[in-house]
Amino acid sequence: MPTIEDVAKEAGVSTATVSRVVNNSGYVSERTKLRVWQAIKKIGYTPKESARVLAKHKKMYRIAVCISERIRKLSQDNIGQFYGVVVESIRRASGACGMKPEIELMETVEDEYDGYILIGADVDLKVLKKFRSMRKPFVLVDHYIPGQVIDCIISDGYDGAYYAVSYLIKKGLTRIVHIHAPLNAYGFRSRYDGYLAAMEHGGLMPKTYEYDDIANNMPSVVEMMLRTYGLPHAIFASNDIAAIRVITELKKKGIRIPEDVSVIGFDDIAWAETFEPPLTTLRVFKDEMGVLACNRLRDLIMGVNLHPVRISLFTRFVKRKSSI
Amino acid sequence: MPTIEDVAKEAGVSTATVSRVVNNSGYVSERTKLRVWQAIKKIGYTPKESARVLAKHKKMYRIAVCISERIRKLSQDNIGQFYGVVVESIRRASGACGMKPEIELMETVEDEYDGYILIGADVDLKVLKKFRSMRKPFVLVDHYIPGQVIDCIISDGYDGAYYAVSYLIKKGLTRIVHIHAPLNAYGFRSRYDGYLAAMEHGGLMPKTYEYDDIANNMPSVVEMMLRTYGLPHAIFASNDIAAIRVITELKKKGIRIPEDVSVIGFDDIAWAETFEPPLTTLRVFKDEMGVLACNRLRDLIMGVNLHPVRISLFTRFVKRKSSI
DNA sequence: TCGACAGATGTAAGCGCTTACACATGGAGG
DNA sequence: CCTCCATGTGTAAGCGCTTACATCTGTCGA
Repeated sequence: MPTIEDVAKEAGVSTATVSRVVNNSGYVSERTKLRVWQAIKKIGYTPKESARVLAKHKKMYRIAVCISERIRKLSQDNIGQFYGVVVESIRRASGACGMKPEIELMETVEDEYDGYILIGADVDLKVLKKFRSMRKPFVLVDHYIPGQVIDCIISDGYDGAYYAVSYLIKKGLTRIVHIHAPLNAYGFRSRYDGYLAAMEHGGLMPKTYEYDDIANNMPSVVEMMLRTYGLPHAIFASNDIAAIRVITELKKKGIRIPEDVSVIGFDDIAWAETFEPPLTTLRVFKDEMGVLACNRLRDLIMGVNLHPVRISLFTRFVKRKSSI
Repeated sequence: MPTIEDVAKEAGVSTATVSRVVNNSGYVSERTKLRVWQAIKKIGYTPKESARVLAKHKKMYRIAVCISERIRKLSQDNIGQFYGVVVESIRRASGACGMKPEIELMETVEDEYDGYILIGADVDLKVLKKFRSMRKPFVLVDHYIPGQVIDCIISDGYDGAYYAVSYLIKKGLTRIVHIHAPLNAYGFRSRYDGYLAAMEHGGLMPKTYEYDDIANNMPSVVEMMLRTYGLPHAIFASNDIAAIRVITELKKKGIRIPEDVSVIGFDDIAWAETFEPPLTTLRVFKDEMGVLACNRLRDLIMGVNLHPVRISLFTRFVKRKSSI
């Protein structure tokens, strides 16, 4: 593993000069540059990133962690359990990446940071345009806009949903309903698609109900389901909060979980385990999302301009008492 | 940004002791451990990864880059253009990750490396089982097995295919055929799905033809298409080699590209640009695949056990002369 | 009573790179 | 002919962390 010193020796110059050549900084004559590049090629030298970061670290990159006003508000409520964890994991991971995070609002954040992490589903084309025009690296967390070429970290809802629903089917259940949030958010859309695929694969009739206001809408959604579909064998909710609300409604009516109806959530928020009955759900690795976002942003900020990738975290099925 | 020294001062010990506590190595009394942890918490210290790596780097991790016998053979031929580039990029990127790569055959490689990169579609459940039982980190490159929770780097065929076909449709073409390789490889499957989705979205009838032997099969496939479907407006081939072979067949029959038929490939192999006519295609960032694979494997080898992710590289549409 | 030795801690030498600063060199301007 | 300054290059001091080695203490068996 050749070091800068080997290059220096090979080219007959000092390490400082090699460093200048590699970073294209300071004064170096063309002749020397050429010699150094030849030496580099000859012995196959690659600068070691860690040493570089360590030495260079005058500057700590400032990054903005942006959420929307809407989510900021929701954060006061339960949804915060999700985003709070993500933000916290970003805070922890960012240090190791040489970045200092500051929380900002997506709508008002200014072009003064070295990079941006955008969290959640409120990133639409308009917001995207704003960030693109800044010409600074950014990554989306927990959201993805189909057809758009952007770096993003998501938790794959499709696979998880497919797995969970297949699990229910394997247990012999056939009347499986999906209660879900509006599908404009990719996360929910992919869970929805996974549900559909599993039902189709099992030769079962899908049935879905959408709610728009998770806090107030659930009683009427459950009511509607009971009226138009009757009691299902199982309900797959598009997130834990919804699952919890559904169970609460069902219990009010004297329906037993899981004896009468199995309920499965999604996310595995902290509450899922302590809720009664403990919720069967799909664990989303929220803290790893933060880590991945930071790593990717670091690569983007420091690296030569990389082509965007979509990073999908797999989920894990967590069997608890709210389902068969 | 607190350093290990700050912690040492705060706890009234040496930096060595702090390091021992953090890494849980060597002898440290319980009393001291406690004091150090308190100090760490108090001043909010996070070890700096780069310094850590730099200092720790006695050992260079040995990794195996595995391809199958089949692909090894094909590599002599044109396919090699693809895998060759990937392997080369791994070779280049691995150094910076502190890893030394060795090429091996997937079927015969032994359990003596610190990590594995498996390249290509010949990774099936049997191969997977072998590598899982080794309990060493590994990542798949250019392949993904639906339903399996494995770290993998893929190039998203769906988006690219969707974009390309939509492009043709937008140009007013309606009779668009997809000629593709067997669909057991996820890469080809996703391109196929993207084609289907775009056709459906455009309200067009899809028509697909499968070949099984790219080297010899193409004349008969083209023959078959002409007989059963007639001359299409455009052909979307599932990779560049196939596109080139198709064009060659078509030319033999006096059909002009792109005047009579537009042809689009996938991969953007080196040949695509020099071929006559230069091939419109979707660029797969082969070299970035290697970089991503190395980075991820490094994280896996060094990090605390991380949950698997699927990393999909976006493709880029490259307009050349073989299509409208 | 005296090593011997395990346990606990400190000292300091790097890891590979950047960069402030010092030091040359060689015109241009006076 | 001397000064000044722009240009080119080297020297060496870190960046934050790990770890071999040195040091010191206390315990235990002979």
